[in-house]
Amino acid sequence: MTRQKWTTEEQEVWLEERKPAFLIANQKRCAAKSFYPDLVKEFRDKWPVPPVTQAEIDDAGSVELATRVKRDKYDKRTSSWYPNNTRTLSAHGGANEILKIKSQPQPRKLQAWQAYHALTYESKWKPHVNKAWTTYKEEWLAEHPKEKPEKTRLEVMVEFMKGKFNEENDDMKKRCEEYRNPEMQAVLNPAKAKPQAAINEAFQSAINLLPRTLATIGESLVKQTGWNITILAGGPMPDTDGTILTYLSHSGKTKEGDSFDKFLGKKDYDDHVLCPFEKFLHASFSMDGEDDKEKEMDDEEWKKQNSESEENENQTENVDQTKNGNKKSVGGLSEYEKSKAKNIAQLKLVMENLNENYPFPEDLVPKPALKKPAAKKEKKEIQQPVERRASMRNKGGDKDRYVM
DNA sequence: CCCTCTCTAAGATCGCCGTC
DNA sequence: GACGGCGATCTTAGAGAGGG
Repeated sequence: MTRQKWTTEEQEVWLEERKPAFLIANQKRCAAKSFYPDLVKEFRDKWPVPPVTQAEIDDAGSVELATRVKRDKYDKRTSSWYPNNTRTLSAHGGANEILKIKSQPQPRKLQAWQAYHALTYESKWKPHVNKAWTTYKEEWLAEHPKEKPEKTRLEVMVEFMKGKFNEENDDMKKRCEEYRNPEMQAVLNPAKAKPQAAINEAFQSAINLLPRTLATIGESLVKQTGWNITILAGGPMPDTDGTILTYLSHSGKTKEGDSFDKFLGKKDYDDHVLCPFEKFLHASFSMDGEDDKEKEMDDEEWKKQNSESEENENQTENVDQTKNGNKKSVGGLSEYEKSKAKNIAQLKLVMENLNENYPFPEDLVPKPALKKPAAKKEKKEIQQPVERRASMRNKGGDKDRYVM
């Protein structure tokens, strides 16, 4: 799974035995003086540097120089084995690693012959492939009456298509190369483009997974940052004729034990958080000239639907919002504001208002993003505050999660 | 000298289609 | 929805290079 090690097993054991000595020397910051010199010499005596090649001699200019260069290279490799094998932080756990959500795997780029297949199979080669397959089977049976054919239809087809692809002219090959680019596939081959229904189906099944996904994300972010997290999400449901639905997920509480919605109180919460967001959604998704489709979905209905979907998934013990009884559905507003610009302006106003009424605690007001290294200076600046912050972190792992 | 970033090879996976 | 063979493509994480 990883790149090949340069060491043999025996060498590794040998190096490993000397690790404690290295760690001690390294701690005293004298590995370069008191550890490496003897180490590389001993290693070299045990496993001599291979003789230089002609190419290396040519490169270096003389046999002596080449030998020396090669020896240094091997010595460096030996000594750097220690730093490379005693790190506590791997290259992937570095301080500047950002939080990320695992992205969906990229659909695989087609191979050239596969692109050719996509472009020509249905329209041109299918009957030929069938014929080739039949012929192959008949011939096989004539020679081996009782055995199963060695190749499957798939193999015969792939062989056939590869052959035809190789015989194609440059123009066709160029088209195939273009087709390999995923964005071009719908354009160059409308027959293969996904119908809207399939896209909607994919959307809907993703949306069905949203409540749990948001809860998991919120919980994970709380754990990783010590912050309180609120996620708003919403949009049309393909399943129910485009009804616009809103999901809210709150993680984290005030010192008094209030979650975000309790803290604001129902009225403020609705007026300042829910409604503006819903207006925003309507401005984003409602279509001009079309009647509103959104409906209120009541608590019971939502609970029912959601518990069904939850049963289908593998429950994990830590995400069971139903138990908390905090589920609510929030249907769309009944009056749809047609002017998008107006709504957005309103939303902005309300959000400013929100900020005024409920300002960030001073300590938590975000600092301007630290620019890239003016290295030394920056280090001094951030180190202490980060330590001090630790005491302010909300340590509880028992945060309730709400998905409404 | 310490830390971070890039490169790399191994291993996993996908995509091709018709049949059971 | 598993299967069949093939091999390019994607993912992973450690080795090694390189910056400060």
